[in-house]
Amino acid sequence: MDINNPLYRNQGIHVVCALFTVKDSEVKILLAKRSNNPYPDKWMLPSGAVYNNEDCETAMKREMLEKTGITNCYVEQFHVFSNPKRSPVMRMIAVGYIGIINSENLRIKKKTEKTQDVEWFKLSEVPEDLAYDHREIFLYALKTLKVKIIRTNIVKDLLPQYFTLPELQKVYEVILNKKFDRRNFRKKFLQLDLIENTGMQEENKGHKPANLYKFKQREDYDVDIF
Amino acid sequence: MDINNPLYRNQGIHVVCALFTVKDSEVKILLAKRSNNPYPDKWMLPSGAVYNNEDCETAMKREMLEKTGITNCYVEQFHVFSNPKRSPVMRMIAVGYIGIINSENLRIKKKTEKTQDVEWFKLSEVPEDLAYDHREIFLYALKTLKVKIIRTNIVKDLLPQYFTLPELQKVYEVILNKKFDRRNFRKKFLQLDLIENTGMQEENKGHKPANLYKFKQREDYDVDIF
DNA sequence: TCAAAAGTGTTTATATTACACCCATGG
DNA sequence: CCATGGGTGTAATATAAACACTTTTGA
Repeated sequence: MDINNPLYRNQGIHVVCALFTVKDSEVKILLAKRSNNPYPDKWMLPSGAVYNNEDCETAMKREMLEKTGITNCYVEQFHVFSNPKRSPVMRMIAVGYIGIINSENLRIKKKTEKTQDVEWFKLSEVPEDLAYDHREIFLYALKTLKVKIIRTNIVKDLLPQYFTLPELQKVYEVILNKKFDRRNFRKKFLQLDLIENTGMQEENKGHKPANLYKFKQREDYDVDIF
Repeated sequence: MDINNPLYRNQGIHVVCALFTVKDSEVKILLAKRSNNPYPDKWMLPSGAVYNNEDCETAMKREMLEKTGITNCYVEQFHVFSNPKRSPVMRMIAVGYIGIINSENLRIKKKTEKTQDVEWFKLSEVPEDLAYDHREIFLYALKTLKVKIIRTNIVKDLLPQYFTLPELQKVYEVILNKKFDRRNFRKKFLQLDLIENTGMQEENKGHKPANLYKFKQREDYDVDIF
């Protein structure tokens, strides 16, 4: 590459994350409200520019921490968005990430230098007009999440440490927008040998308490679930 | 992004393609032999820098044309390689593409300004020491190809217009490194309704001639094959 | 006429779907 | 004691896997 060729100048690299969690048996995505130009007061996905001494995953986790205070979420790149006009300021290529985190003990920073607020949104309540091309990125991420949740066991990072089978089923139903038969779902999931019954039960529910399960320690993510 | 922050300076964006085809019932990948520094005389994947006025897919197709003379191949991004040290010259992020082309009527340029040769390599004969991190990219692309060939119908771009069922089966066997039962393979593939018998047959084979099939006109790539 | 690879159907095993009743809890 | 949602098993159907013989051609 001829570094002086103007065709190569003024290009930047962003990382952008669609971070999902489950709160109150609902799947939610994290958005930040911008303070500055461009797109002042618009909601956006947590994002930022990559330093020249870090790889993209490191950059994504750093940006996530700086913009939201969130640490230790699972992130995985899913697509590069490279329309030359996607930012009105300068040519920025965005490496899109899917992030997954469980909502236990989760504190998020509400305000940073560049954002005035950070909130979890139900998927059905994500604003239409996100900043930049973030709506497109959100929709692509959601599509990817639907594939990932049936082809891998990322769901383990979405749930709290202990969860009930009905909660697990609800996650699949919300993300895939589809109902499952309770008996078949349990049978299927249990025979995957990914989770184990802790013997503990939920309490104060006004009905028969469900058993609490947890994921077994397994590092691999390549598991066909449906 | 503060454009004057030195942390953001001197970063470039590459596209890199692992282009696969089938020739003589073997899956092959296209490599180019470098002329210049760095890595003189090493083989590499077709690649090049993205202009600031084009998206990555456009850049990939342009580079493929410039470096190899190949036009109209199917390309699809699969992973971003962003180790800050992946190039000894400067920080370059690479958007990795899988390319698929059928080898009919295919002319490749043997020599360009920066390459002294371009050749198709059997997967088992790809040199160990490719330039840059291209061996890592090749292996990741191959892993992705194995998934794509069972989850999508990209195989249609890998084969010539007319092909026999045994040829099709061989492609799956070579890529997945696995034998299939002939009867079950035919039954399975035919019921997917992706291909149709042309009524024509191959000739001069010294054995019973196989029927020639072709893919039906379908644009979608989301088809579970195995 | 022989070698080589193509074509073909049935049986068995496995996986998926459909479906209804009893149970434990909190209010 | 009742409303709520949790837990369980079996039969029917669909899909996948195992398996061997006949056919056509070119040499």
